[in-house]
Amino acid sequence: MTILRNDRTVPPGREVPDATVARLPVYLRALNALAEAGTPTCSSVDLAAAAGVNPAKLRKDLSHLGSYGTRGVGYDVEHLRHEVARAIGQTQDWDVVIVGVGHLGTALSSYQGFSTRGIRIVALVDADPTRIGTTVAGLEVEPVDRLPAIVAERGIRIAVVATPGAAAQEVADVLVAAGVTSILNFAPAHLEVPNGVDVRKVDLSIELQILAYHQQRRADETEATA
Amino acid sequence: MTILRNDRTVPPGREVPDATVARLPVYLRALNALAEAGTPTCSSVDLAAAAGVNPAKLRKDLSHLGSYGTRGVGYDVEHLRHEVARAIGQTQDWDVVIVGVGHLGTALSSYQGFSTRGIRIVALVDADPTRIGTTVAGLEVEPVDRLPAIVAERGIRIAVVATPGAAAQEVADVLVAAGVTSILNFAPAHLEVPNGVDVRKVDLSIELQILAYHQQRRADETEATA
DNA sequence: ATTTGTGAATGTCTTCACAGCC
DNA sequence: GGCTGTGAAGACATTCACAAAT
Repeated sequence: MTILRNDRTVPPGREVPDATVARLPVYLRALNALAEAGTPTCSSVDLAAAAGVNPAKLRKDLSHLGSYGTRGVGYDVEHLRHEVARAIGQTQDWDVVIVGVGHLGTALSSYQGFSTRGIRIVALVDADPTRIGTTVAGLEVEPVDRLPAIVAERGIRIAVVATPGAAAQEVADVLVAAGVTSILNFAPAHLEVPNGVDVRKVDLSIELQILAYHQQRRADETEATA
Repeated sequence: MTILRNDRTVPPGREVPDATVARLPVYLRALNALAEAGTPTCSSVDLAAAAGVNPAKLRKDLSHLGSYGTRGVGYDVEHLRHEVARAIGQTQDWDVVIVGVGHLGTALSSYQGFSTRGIRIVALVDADPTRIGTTVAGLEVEPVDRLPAIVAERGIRIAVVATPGAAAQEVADVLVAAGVTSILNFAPAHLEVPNGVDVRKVDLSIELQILAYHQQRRADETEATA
């Protein structure tokens, strides 16, 4: 009998690489689709195709979680789904506050995809007095000075910043002071946060600008060939 | 006298790495801020701080475009801004069509940040008959069967897909057939496209799920230490 | 004296290719 | 026979540290 740290098995290697973590939700989505279609089992090739990645990469990614496949057979969809869900913390729901209820914040509040992925939007906050008290996606918009109280009361650890760029740093400071340790930032600004706080940035303009870059290169090349 | 390929100087190394391309828009934004503040010159340390990256990384990134700094002095803000803008194709405006005018598509249509970054939303398309003919952000929503015509008429090369996941692949096929070669995909689905077509994916649920993963790890650790 | 531009070193991610197991 | 799990190789990205330039 081996010694256990706690009630669940300790994954072998520990420390899943960042690149892998970023893909696990994609695999989980593909597994959900397979499960709904009634597929009982799948190979790494099948699953990789559904997720849009190289099969070797998929296998290496999964190997960081443990050894859940059967050689010569493949993966049991239901079992793997359960293990991946556990690995990324989807066995519980995470309460999230959205700061900034402009067009983007409103869209995020109403986004259907969150609830089935363990994300629960539980509060909306804005600085604009004309928005406060209005109802968006079934939630009342609260004033920004209530933010520390909201975070504390509900034990919120994850926040979305969808304010204008100029307000983002100030909001982030308030969030961090209140106890938030994970921020998803849609504002076009770099957020400075203390160690131990996680920031992910989504920048809509930048995504299109990157596409424009490649588009331009294509245009330059065909021009040169012509 | 060296031989020139065409009227502008050919960048020395060619082929800017992907990771660099993804950061160039960030640098451009920081340079714009410096220019507006009236700063005439800046060092790599200054600019890196504004962009939130390591100075050595910034210098290596810029070195892929050319040699636009002065040793012992730094970079001329206005000049560097111009060069970075040219590198990422921001000297011209790119016409973009948005497919899917739900909450997210509407938010994107109204997004203020695009116009100043060379992105022009010129058409909106949806499959829902109740939305067709309505005006969103000053544009009339057109039916999805007009998509090929819209792309062809305006010579559109970049499209945004903001449909439900189930419709995304079909829309992508139509876009590619019509001549689009760059797609920004917000739908929660993997798009299969021919070689030569560029797809970038933004998945809002996944971003939050990645944060939740790290959040869970933090919780597990403090629990183990306690 | 100061700051760029860059070879070299390090770190990280991806892909190959096959041993090991069913 | 078929498929997983993984060591080893390769590709790519980041960071260091310093020579070259003003």
